[in-house]
Amino acid sequence: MTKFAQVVVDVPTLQTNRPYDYAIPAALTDTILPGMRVVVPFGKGGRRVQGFVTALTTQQHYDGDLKAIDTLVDLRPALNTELLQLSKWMADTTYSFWISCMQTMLPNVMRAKYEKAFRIQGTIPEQIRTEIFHNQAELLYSEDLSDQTLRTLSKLQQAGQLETVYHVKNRARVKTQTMVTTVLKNRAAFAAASAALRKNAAKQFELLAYLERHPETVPLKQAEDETKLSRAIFTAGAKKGWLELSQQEVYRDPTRDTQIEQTQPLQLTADQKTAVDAVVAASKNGSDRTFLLEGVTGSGKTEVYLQIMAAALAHGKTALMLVPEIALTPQMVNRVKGRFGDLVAVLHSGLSEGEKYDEWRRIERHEAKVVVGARSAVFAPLENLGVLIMDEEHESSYKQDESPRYHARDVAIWRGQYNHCPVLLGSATPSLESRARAQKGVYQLLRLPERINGQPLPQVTLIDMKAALRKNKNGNFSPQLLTALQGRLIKHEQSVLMLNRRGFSSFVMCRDCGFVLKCPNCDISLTLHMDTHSMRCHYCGHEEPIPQICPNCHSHKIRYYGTGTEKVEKELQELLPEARILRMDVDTTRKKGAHERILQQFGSKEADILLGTQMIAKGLDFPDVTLVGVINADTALGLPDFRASERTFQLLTQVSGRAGRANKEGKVIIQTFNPEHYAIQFAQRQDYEGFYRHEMQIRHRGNYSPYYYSDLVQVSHEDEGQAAKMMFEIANRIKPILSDQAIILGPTPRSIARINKKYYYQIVIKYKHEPRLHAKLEEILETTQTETRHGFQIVIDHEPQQFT
DNA sequence: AGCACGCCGACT
DNA sequence: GTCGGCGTGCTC
Repeated sequence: MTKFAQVVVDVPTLQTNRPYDYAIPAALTDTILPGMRVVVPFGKGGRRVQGFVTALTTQQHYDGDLKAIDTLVDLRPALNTELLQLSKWMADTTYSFWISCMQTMLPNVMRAKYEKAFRIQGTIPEQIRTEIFHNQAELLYSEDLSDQTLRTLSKLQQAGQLETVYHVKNRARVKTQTMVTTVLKNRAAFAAASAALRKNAAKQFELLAYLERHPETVPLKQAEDETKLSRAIFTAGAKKGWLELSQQEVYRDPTRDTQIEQTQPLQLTADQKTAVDAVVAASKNGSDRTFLLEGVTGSGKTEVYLQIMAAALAHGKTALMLVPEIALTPQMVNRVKGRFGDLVAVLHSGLSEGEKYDEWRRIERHEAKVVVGARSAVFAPLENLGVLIMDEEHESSYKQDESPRYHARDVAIWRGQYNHCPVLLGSATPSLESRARAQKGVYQLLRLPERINGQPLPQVTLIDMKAALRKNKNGNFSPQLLTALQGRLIKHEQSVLMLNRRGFSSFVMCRDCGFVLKCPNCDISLTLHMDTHSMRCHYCGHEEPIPQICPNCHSHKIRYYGTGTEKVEKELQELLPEARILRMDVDTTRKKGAHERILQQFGSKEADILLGTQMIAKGLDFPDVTLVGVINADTALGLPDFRASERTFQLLTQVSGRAGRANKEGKVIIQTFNPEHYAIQFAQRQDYEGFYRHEMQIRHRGNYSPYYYSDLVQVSHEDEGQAAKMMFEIANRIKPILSDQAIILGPTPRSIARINKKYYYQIVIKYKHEPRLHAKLEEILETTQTETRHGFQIVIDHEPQQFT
């Protein structure tokens, strides 16, 4: 006999970050289940909030009177057992609120909205009733009610003439469609119906004729279109009992109108087959192994994914595939839908809230067996998972950069263990963390070293921009790149140009020798701080003046580095007036669908050159691109981030892979100020393994990931001194519990020390094994609660993507 | 988060 | 003398 429910309420604070006991009204005892959303009274004054039932018990834990659950929001649990458990684990490992974790697992529309209102109880003065309440029974509370009005209302409330009521609004709406079903069953029935009509009822005769021809249930909209009859005629028909009008649920399907061609599995190469077999075997055996598929660009990773998923479906399981948001192009989606048709649900940011909700419900009702989506799709309510796949596993966007700061890779591995199914991480350029785990045997390494079409990897030429700039002071284009572009124009072949925008203007580089100012202690580039007119290291806090002369070659051309796409487009148009250029960056893709439209235009050869930022490096596949140019390879290298080399290598390798995908040979030209930098050298040779070995040595020397874990603790406050002081106090509390193997960096101010009038200070704890650290950090969060009331904000980020 | 309780300055 | 400021504690 379950009588009590434990409920986690929608109040994201540390003090309320635990289940509360509630009594279950008799009417709900049979239907209530863990994972359901409920509305409960919480706190004084009868305030209503939404909550999640986390457990049902026969005994109450709380020693006192319990309140009872108001209403059930769901008929079936919003979170199944797996997701409920996962949410708890996530809250613990990411230092975030349980309720926030549960909310992020669900479509946005399932998040409750709250309203507070004043309701008239007794008799109130006529003037107030008309002027304030506008003759309504309730007045919605809002910030813009005047102080005077509030005072009046408060007085009435105390006198018992008003009460405050709370509304918990569920925004999740199911879209419905009116359907027409013919009731009349046979010729005789139709004849009888016609006979009863007056001779001049022309429209109704038409309706009867239509119904006789169409006994099947059709949408009213369609019937109206086909008959050209008005809705009134159908309503009349329903009244006479000829037909029935009913409401049917419909899904908002974003790809409803696009025709997707069915595709067949492709013949696999020997390497692909080995990879497919390994993962499929694990899936069948219920093994939760993690595999790392390292496949060069164009090696057919996607086909491997598709066939593994097909095998999972064939065994009655479901499959989840994660793709970075920018790679989730219609091309990609259509490829999966082409193979699995209606069994596919897609979840990404381009969908409307309603569409996301519908896709989610299709999964939850087991109508979709394959899910493709970006980061948050890792929470898709698929049951009986047979495999989880994560494409481009190195992408930093898999880690959410706001609370809850989860990494989709960790979540995927957790779900693999829960479901006893394998996880497949795929990339041409795996993250060092994953590749190192494969080295140690934690993951199983699978490799696709060759391109599927047998084409060699494109030839990559490095252009030293220091030399080019000596000839042409301000140009962004070397003569070599320009000549190559002209060549493509003549041959009517397409080119892709990438402008690397990352790290725009935040570091200082010498235009003559490529020298970048580095921290003497940390081997990390110094960041320009315009507020203090200084160069600073974000790791150790080292500070020095902005250089006027290059310390390396004594040139005066040492300055901020960075260029915008618009400027480059203009320059290119002047250099190549006959070229048709398409620009793709945050500005031109802001509107919904703009991204797709630009790619579609380029695909249908409406332009010769596609000029864009990082977003063009991912997943686009245009057979006629024979030239890829990188205008500035270096910008990311200047970032104060130990992953700068890794990111640069990954980006260059990926963009290079865009050239020569079909049977035409591709060429890549990379312009750089640092042609001898190892990241660029290895990218030129497309040598991931070489890069991996070299970078691992550097990480080892610097005590960075994957040799060390890192936790970031950040404090912010309006007063810089207060923020710094608190950060030092916290650091001093952590130090005693750490072993001498751990390293604390900082406290240092953040690169943009002041954001929204707040100052940020942080420390980074690097460690291999500190069993007491997690509990200590939780304790710090708890004990600093009173401080958060005084304008402090404390953030803990396990394995941050950037330390900046 | 948001509400109530509780203790100190400017008003009827 | 009271109204109301916001600092503090609690919510099953």
